[in-house]
Amino acid sequence: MCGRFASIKSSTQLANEYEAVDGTRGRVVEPDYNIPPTHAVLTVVARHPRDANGTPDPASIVRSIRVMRWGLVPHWAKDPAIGSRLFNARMETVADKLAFRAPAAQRRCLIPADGWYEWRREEGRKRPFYLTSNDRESLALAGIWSVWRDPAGDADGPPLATCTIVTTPSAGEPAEVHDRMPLVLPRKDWGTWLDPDADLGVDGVAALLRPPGSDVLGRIEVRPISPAVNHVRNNGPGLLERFEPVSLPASLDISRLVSKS
DNA sequence: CCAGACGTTGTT
DNA sequence: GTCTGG
DNA sequence: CCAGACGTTGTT
DNA sequence: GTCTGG
Repeated sequence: MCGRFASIKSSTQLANEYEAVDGTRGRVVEPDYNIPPTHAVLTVVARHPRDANGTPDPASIVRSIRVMRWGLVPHWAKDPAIGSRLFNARMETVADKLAFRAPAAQRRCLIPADGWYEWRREEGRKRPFYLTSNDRESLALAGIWSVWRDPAGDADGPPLATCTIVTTPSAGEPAEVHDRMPLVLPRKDWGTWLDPDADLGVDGVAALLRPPGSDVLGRIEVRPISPAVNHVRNNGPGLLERFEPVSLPASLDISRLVSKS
């Protein structure tokens, strides 16, 4: 699963890391250690550039960093609020589901993350963990995206670009925390995933989707963190710090003395 | 044909 | 927009 | 994902 | 219990 993550690199840094141009057009996305669905994120896409008339040039492909809102709003949506529920797409079904099929076939993207958060259920409680790469590189999360125009708004206004993160069954270290995880793509797969000409239909998309291999899983570190991350208003590098809840010996455990009525 | 959904997670 | 269910 | 609301009438 | 907002 992936319902909260951290992205702390600038569009300039990401342009370098992903060999892309900075296409954010002046929209600044600040480093964010606690991104929930519906917030702005930096993404990577590869598209045919368009001329003044909007006609794409099939001869060239430009990879660029773009700002999108997390939570996919299909082009036919009447209300963009639907995006708050479409923030993940299952790898197993993304090529078939009505809301995701067209974006999966035509508009795939990467969503760079420095790490993501998971909550593990333990004895009826939830404990947060940060899952991050053990090197300096960001994790390239597989995503799909869409463009929405408000049918009640002006047709010339800027359309809303939105995205969703593809999930896969967990394996390796992440499986200790949760049974689903975002699909992290190794660098060698970025090109084929982003290829705008691979408009493949259901079978073609399915062929692009591989569960994470040991190359990816071996890079991921799992770290218990403070429940401060629970609240979206909390932000900053402190959220990433290792945190072990204090477990007192039973003789000193005051919780059993506190009234639970 | 029209109406209504279109999704994931987790929980029981 | 497109599919499913009635 | 988690936190917090979950409602109307009428008033400033 | 379930939905919305962040």
